Amino acid sequence: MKIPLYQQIKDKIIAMIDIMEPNASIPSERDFTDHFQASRMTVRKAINELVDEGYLYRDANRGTFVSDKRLIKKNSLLTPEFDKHTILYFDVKASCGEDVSLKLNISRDTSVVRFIRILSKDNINIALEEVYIARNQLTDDAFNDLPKLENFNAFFNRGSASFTVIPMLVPIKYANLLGVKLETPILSIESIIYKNDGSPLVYIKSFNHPVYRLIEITD
Amino acid sequence: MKIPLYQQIKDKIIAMIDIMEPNASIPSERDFTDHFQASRMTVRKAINELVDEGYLYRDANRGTFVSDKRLIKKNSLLTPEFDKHTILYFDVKASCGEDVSLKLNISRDTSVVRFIRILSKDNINIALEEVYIARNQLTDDAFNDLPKLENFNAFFNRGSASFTVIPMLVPIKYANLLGVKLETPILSIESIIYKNDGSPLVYIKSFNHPVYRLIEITD
DNA sequence: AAGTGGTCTAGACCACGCG
DNA sequence: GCGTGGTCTAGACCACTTG
Repeated sequence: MKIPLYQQIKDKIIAMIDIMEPNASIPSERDFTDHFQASRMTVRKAINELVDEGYLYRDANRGTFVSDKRLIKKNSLLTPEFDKHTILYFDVKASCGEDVSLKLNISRDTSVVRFIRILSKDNINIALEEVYIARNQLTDDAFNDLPKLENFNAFFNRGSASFTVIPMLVPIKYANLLGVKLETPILSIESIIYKNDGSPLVYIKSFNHPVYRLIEITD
Repeated sequence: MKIPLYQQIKDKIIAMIDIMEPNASIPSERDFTDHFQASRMTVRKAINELVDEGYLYRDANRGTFVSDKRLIKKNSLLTPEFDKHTILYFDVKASCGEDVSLKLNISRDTSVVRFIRILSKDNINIALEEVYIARNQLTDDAFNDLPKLENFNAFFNRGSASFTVIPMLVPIKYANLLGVKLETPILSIESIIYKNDGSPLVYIKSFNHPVYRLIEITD
């Protein structure tokens, strides 16, 4: 398991700037070239990735600086913050509903794995997720590991995800689970994880606590 | 106005893949090296950016392929789609409310430019925006140009933006403007545009039509 | 064996900001 | 005039997939 040089440099720079003040300047690329005994292009690759991720920012002709921590990029749609998930249902259906058939681009008589789970944090239920995956997209091993899988972004490693945010009143059947009154406005999020070839792989419909499940994106 | 070689190559590749089928393979980096008379690192830079933007995907050791058009990355929070904006109010207040003071990290007695505008598309009002900027952050030229400015991402060119999505019932005062009934659940979006040094520059609070203003993100 | 993307080097020239 | 980041070159070796 060889770790590329630029990745090692990234890790060292992250550790270095972690104890620096925002807007402090970091050494120049040429200084790093000496310090890390690497070529300038390799140092640049490390720094460029940190700039893309929001850890650093550049001012052309002036230097490279430490970002305010608030500006580090995040996407809470992609990586919801929870510390426990509880599965309410897990089943394999011989057919699927029309919405699932459309979202996963499969026929109604395709076998589909479905489960419903609660995401919680600090013992507060923050979201309820309905997850659908066509059975034939899963190896037997993946199928067996599914209930243990916390984050479906594993599927997203070699693909993309799209999200649509929809305002609605809390569904009656989920009001109690989310601990909110009837008629409370909440966010529903429809997520589809696609493979690189464009075929949909996972369809997730979530219902989110209006206060404790904060949707925040920094870009 | 010199256009970098890698940017010219990007443009040519975009034009090339526009008429190709999804998942078709594009020429190898070494072929492009000959074709564009550029070094492999320059070709790679062009291709890497297109991969980051979702136009292409790579399979290590196999090749580079055209993405399904659905997978091209977008963020409708960053670039809302509208074709007209109408300003309802535009004023400069000698002081600001507590929420604005907190979001822009300024004292209550700082002079603030405020305006309220309607975004519409196809003659449908899709969102209402309240925009706040500290007066001292604007040059006189920028101040005068403000009403003409459609997209505040101009400010974001050298900075970052953060978004928080909040579910709520449509505010009574905006229900008519958005053309929705009272008690309709909608999305409110709080946006803050930061400068690179971490200081907040623009605060936008928007109220969005639940059907016509779709919040979609592909990542 | 041939071809691909992934990494890496050791240089180079440029435009621009700053003192 | 010096230092910075931005661009660019012409090579190199590697691990891996595929015919």
